[in-house]
Amino acid sequence: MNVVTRYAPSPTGALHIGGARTALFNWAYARHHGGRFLLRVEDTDRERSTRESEEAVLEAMRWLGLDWDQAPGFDAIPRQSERGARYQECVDQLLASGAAYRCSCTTEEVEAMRETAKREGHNPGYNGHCRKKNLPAGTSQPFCVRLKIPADGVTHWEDAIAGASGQEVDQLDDFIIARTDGTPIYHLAVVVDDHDMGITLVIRGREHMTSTPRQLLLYRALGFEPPQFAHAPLLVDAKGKKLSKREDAASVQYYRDRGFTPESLLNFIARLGWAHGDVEIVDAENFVELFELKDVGISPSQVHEDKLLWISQQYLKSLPMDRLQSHLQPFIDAVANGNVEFDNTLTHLLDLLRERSKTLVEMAELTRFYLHDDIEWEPKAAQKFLKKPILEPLRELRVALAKLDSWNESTLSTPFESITASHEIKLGKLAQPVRVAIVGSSASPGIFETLEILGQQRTLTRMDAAIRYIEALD
RNA sequence: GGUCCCAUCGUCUAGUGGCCUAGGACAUCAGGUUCUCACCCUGGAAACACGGGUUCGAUUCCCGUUGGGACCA
Repeated sequence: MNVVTRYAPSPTGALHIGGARTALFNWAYARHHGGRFLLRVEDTDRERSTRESEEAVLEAMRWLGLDWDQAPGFDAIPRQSERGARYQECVDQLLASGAAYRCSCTTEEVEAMRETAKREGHNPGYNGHCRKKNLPAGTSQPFCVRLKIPADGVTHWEDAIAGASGQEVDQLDDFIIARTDGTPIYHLAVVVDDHDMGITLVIRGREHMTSTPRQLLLYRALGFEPPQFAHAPLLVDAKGKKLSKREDAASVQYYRDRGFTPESLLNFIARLGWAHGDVEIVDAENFVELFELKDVGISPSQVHEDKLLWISQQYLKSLPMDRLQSHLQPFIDAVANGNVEFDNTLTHLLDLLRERSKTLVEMAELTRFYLHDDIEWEPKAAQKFLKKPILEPLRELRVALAKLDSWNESTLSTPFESITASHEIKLGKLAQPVRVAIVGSSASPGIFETLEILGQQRTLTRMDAAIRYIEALD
């Protein structure tokens, strides 16, 4: 059987990492098995669904590299809001076959039933009041449509992640499949869609597990063959609660803006609930190859950023330069206040910055001394290193550096060596003040490399400023 | 309230009825390297929630307790 999986977001906000992981698992499974990965937009909530959100979700998917296939028989990504007629057709079919019935009970009446059941110690739910009334199609009373829960309904399934699962049929009540206004309920839409799209495996979040029995009943009532189900453990926050869409801090967009590369975010979420021996670094291609449902765990995972930062650095260190540059572009442009071209010098700098940055934001920030001339010295660093005792060595160094005809790492080391020798100081004593003078900070790549990158003229200018500053100290 | 689910270091996890003195990674601590920062290297601390069973033997299987969660209302 050809594998077809899907991810079905509701466009009511950004794609958050729980959703991204669900998408990733479905995508990887399909790619692993040479099947298709489809997308469907669940925009039945007209109040909260927006085209902006839909585009944001798709954009996040593209950014992560999760490409989707065209659903056979559909000329675009299926949208539930455009499939009302098909759902109606299925509701009618269920009505006609006697698997469903019209119910005219009011909200108050249903609420009363629930209270009674509770008081009597039964499961609260609809008591089947209208089941035998056979309300006709043309009835003048407002009605909703309910599914008849069969006494022998099968609600058990073998979950590919959670194992044997199910619920006793007598725990279920005749639930609504179409509202009074005729709109279908979520479960009905999902079942019809997954069937029409030919889905063979549904990997979704554990929060959907309790609704699976109902959906199974719907499959049977409609005469559809159900897909395989796999419920992935929840992603939870630091408090152990399900990651909510409302939390901006959990969105893919948020991580992107923080300067994480798509490669690292993907690696991070892949390892949430999934493990393959000791594998920690796994790129998309690798993941596709390794991903199997049996390696997905069953207990919830907390999202902890520390590891993401480490993963991020691993990718920053190993990404091909052109990829790194294209990821970095918006961040470095922001630092430069304009469009930055990556020349050889800047590229060299970037290489030195790879292992000193955990995010693209950090990396971009570390290029500031090169991109701008009006750098500021960190007050603490200036206070600590730009002091009187170093004034003379700095002056001598400035003179020596000005005389250099050739400006590179190796030629630069000579003046440093002779001056530290004549003053009997260690290299660090001289390098740190110079570093502060030219970078503004007490941390940077190697001093000679940094000087080479900055260039002779800019170095001398900055040194002059530092020397004047020290001279002006009381 | 009802139904269902989960439980290994702080976090992500490996693992199995005896190979476990429970492995890896992140974070953390201590050293090393070093012109700073970082990278890197070495080492340390750190967990099978609890109580009963089953068994020659349980972290691994069963039951219960506790804790946490999801869904429905």
